[in-house]
Amino acid sequence: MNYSVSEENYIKTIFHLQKKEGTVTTNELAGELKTRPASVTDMMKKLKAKKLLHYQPYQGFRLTTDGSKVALGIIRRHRLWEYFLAEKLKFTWDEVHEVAEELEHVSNKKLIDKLDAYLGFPKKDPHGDPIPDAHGKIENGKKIRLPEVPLNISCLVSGVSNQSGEILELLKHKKISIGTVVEVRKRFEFDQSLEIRTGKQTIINISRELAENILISYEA
Amino acid sequence: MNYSVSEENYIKTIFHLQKKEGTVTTNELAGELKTRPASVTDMMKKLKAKKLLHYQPYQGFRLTTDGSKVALGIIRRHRLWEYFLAEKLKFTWDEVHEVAEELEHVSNKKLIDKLDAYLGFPKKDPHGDPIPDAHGKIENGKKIRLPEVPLNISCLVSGVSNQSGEILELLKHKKISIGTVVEVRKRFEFDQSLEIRTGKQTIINISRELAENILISYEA
DNA sequence: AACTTAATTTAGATTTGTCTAAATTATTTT
DNA sequence: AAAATAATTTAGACAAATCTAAATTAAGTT
Repeated sequence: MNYSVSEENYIKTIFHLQKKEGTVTTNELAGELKTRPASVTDMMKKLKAKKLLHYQPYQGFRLTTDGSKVALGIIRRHRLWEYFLAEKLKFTWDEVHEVAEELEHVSNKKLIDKLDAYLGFPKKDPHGDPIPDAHGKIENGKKIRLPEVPLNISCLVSGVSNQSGEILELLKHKKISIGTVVEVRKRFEFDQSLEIRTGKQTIINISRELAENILISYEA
Repeated sequence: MNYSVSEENYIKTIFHLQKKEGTVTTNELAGELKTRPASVTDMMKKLKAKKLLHYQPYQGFRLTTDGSKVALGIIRRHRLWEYFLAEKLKFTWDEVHEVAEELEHVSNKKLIDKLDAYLGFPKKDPHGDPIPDAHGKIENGKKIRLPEVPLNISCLVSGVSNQSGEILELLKHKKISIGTVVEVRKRFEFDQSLEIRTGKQTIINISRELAENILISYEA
């Protein structure tokens, strides 16, 4: 019932990776966790023995139902702490992820449920990602990416699909964050870059790479 | 500059033990940490190599100045989290210690300093123990133990010198906590037990063992 | 289908923190 | 002061998590 920091990091990362692809590969996971493929294989055997993982050698892996429950618990803790850090301790948007990576491994259930209540049962973390409730339930709220938004329509930034320090720094510089109203003005075929309006006035250019990572909720 | 959970637990425990005795022994530490003497010796070698400890084989050990600084950092984190848990999350007095034992190992300095500010720079934790400031400074406020208090003088409970679940449970049952006004009415020579008044009326008996662990600040 | 390349796994080593059992040193008792 | 006892350290082993290098399997190419 209790997992090491290392096990938790593997479980959490598999959960995020298998969203996109159905199944996760050894190299993918090694890349994401900055470790070696051989280390991944070792851990996969252990997680399989604990029935958190479906895994046959050379066939990739995905979490079992139990594994997903564990992952949702970790994600719940991570996102509640992010909310706390931003809302109460006044950390900025781009600082919370790193600190929450440490706090998420404190797995006292009473602590997390009381924290949740203290924060007023928030639905989303400061990056716009939904926070699972005490039973592991999580909202879906389908989002689309900025390149898919029609031209000249005002819409709302509701998330970022990549938590790296680099992207958060770039977004900060461009003054784009959760809740920013944006409008795509022009698409350049050559490099798929976009000219967009942010806020009321500012017109800026953003690369395809960045646009792909900006999530939009269609309203407004 | 960064220490493992295990190293931190040793450092913290040595700090607490060397308060009473000047120097700490292998067996004492093994008892406190629920580990074996051989494990203690191994760790002492490591901490000595890191210059946190004065240690010559068979001579006991005490923290260096650097070691004490590290210890005060850990104690600061522990007590700030205890304060947070009691004050904001409404944990009871006897629950906070155990949870803080986990949170104290998250050693992000910015996190702790912001938490401190958010809590309003509290001076004492919920057990009445002083909280070191960001520079490791800690208040002294000499306390005496209940058996040393003169008869028929009202005074204030300001701490407990033992954080075990057992003692906290007992104090809770007897309705004694930080801030409780008590007065020693009678001393029984036979077993050194005390008859005391708590609050305005209640007269109860407490054992020598318990009385030894109740700290009094002389005022009131 | 055979060959090449890429991905994955195995084998064996390393580090950290722990353990037991035996050896050593210190302390206490007679 | 010698003997007995207690405390401490050493030696050697083990589990967890990692690594490198070599072996194996899968996938892609001619």
